[in-house]
Amino acid sequence: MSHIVNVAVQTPAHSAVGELLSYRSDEPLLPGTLVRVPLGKRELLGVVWDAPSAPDGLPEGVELRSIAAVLREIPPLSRNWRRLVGFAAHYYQRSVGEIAVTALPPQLRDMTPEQLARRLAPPKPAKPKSKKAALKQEPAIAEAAEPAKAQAAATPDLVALSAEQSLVFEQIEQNSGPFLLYGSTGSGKTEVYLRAAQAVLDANPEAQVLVMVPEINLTPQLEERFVGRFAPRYGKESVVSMHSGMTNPQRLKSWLAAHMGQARIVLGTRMAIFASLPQLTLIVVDEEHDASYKQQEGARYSARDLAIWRGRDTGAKVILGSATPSLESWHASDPEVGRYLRLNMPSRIGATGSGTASLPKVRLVDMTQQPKRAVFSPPLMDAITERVQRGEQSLVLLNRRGFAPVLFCADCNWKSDCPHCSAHQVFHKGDRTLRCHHCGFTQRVPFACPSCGNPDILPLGKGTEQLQEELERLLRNVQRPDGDPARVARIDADTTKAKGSLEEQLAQVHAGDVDVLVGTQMVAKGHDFRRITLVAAVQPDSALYSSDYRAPERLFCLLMQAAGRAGRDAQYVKAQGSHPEMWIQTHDPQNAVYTALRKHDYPAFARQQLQERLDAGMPPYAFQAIVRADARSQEAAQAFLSAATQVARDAALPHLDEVFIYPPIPMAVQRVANVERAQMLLEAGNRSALLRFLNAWQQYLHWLRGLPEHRPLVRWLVDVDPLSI
DNA sequence: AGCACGCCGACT
DNA sequence: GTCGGCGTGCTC
Repeated sequence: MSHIVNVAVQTPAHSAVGELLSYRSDEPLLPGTLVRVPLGKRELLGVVWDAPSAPDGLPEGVELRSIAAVLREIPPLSRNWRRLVGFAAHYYQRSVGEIAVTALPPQLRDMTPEQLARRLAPPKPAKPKSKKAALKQEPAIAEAAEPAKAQAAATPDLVALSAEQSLVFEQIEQNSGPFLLYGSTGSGKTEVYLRAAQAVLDANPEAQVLVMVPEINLTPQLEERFVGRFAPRYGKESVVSMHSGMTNPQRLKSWLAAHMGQARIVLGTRMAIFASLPQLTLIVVDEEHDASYKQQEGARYSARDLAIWRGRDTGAKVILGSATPSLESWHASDPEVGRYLRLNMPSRIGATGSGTASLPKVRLVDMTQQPKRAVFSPPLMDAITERVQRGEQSLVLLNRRGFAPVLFCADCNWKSDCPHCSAHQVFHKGDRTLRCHHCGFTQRVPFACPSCGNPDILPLGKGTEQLQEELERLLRNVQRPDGDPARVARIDADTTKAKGSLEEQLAQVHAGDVDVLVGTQMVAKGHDFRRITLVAAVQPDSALYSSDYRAPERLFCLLMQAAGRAGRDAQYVKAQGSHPEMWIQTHDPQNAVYTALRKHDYPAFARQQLQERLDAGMPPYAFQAIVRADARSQEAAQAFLSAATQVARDAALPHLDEVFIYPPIPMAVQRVANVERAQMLLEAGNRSALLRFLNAWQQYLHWLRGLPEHRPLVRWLVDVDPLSI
């Protein structure tokens, strides 16, 4: 007896091969079962999918092939997981198979059932599992969950909650959410996450919790807190991590632990949103405003938005947390809108007196009134010097790596342009290289101008490397209280390439070996610097000149977060008798970003920005998508987009009248690695209209791409809810 | 996207 | 005579 099963496999992008492929199987297979299937000359990992409601017309004459192998050791992926994958595929305009397979641990992709069985075999001389036992999949979950259940009741020491935290915790207990936890830096959001997690884990011995953070760098410290809290109670195996920095065997292990139910808490970056969590009960998205939650290649999903969807679909509570929420979430949690429940935690823990007592004082330096060409204005330099002399630390922020963004010849106007991109090559003095930050192309720094031979080529503009050098020069006669000379360190992507080097350098800062730390936004995020009492943004204005309408929002978040680095240790700050300060050097002190920042007034800033968005008909009051085309020439890229617009009109696609299609334009960085890029913005007042339009459009885009006149096209892609346009 | 097949130039 | 360049075509 032969059965036909539909399997989701990573089908070739831009090809005529359908979404789900049909295979022959000797036995019926439950949806969610992992299988290996032949496709052409290859054998691929696939997931048995639910039969489509309308049978997908098989191309004539295609003979069904048989499933190659069934990965029986792994219980089928749940219906909820498949629904999540299906939704993400539908929403972000990708194939089900692509999302499904990329959501699984990479190692699973080329494992035979035999290898998997060996991998899953218990470490000790094992009771060999019979095939029959493996077939009964449900008990496998219960069995696996048992060790956790058996853990007895070692009560961990609980930190007393502040009044604010208790109130918020109770709200989370009593409402279904989703919640937007708006709490300033240092207000103790993590403790609320821990309590909320504990409540669901205690209430249900099988419950699972997913906690997401924006960056890999932030997982270790979070892991430490969660392990510290939950390992004594539920065992060391109960907390696992999922992020791209892990090795393939580690990822497989965590994934299996989550899928089998042994892992009660999964900590991870955006990819963790697709973890298989059969008993998912709570999802936490920390720093929910962070752009890292949006995947920027392949399927361009937003893990934060998917968290909301998954929570609702699974019946799990969702907590989004931030000190500077995204305008989308802020709007959704407006009591008038009421889609999320907003919870407020304005006070810093350990703050004495009023709530803002330990928030840093924000000082704006009007650079139009300062000596020209000075990176460090005299008052800022004085302030940093004083801190060094008092034994306090300062943090200097600049979002630009390298020594200088470009080299320049004053004689012939030569600039260090990247030969492959429409961008400059950045001068890295440390290793004497010119490097393109877009394509990675690296050259030795020339000794003279390559164009006219002038030996005097000049660095233009400042990067972190140069800032470090200048600070070392400016502070060379300044002494710390112990009589040692001031020490300046730098942390950015260049100094932290080696594994573990970030931790090492952070430890040096914590140990007090560093007086002034120069860094990119990497250090502004999340890390606790308890002894830093001054944070300075030296050239933040550049972010405001960006054509991106979200630039002010991002700058505000970054500066607010950076300000949060200062004076986190209230006791320390008090003992020093100095007030923490945030310094901002700007040519536009009246800018709304800075005036709101000075008052630490996120709500005012959000109100003003949302009004602008409303007036301009921008998100969250409108919905956007971008179609991008890459080709050898800009003309070819734009031609594809124009043809796409034309075909949408000719075919009179559904909801065409509700979708505004802008003309194609070159991208801000037009050429990267010798590929010309163009894009086209789509806007609609109604999300589902936009979605349906895109879904109908997709097949035409595939068809267009196959036409001979679009041969020069390298690729096309759709970005739904793009972060930058 | 892979992975084949297939048809032309420089090498042991 | 082969090795290997990447153009073209197919994959339930």
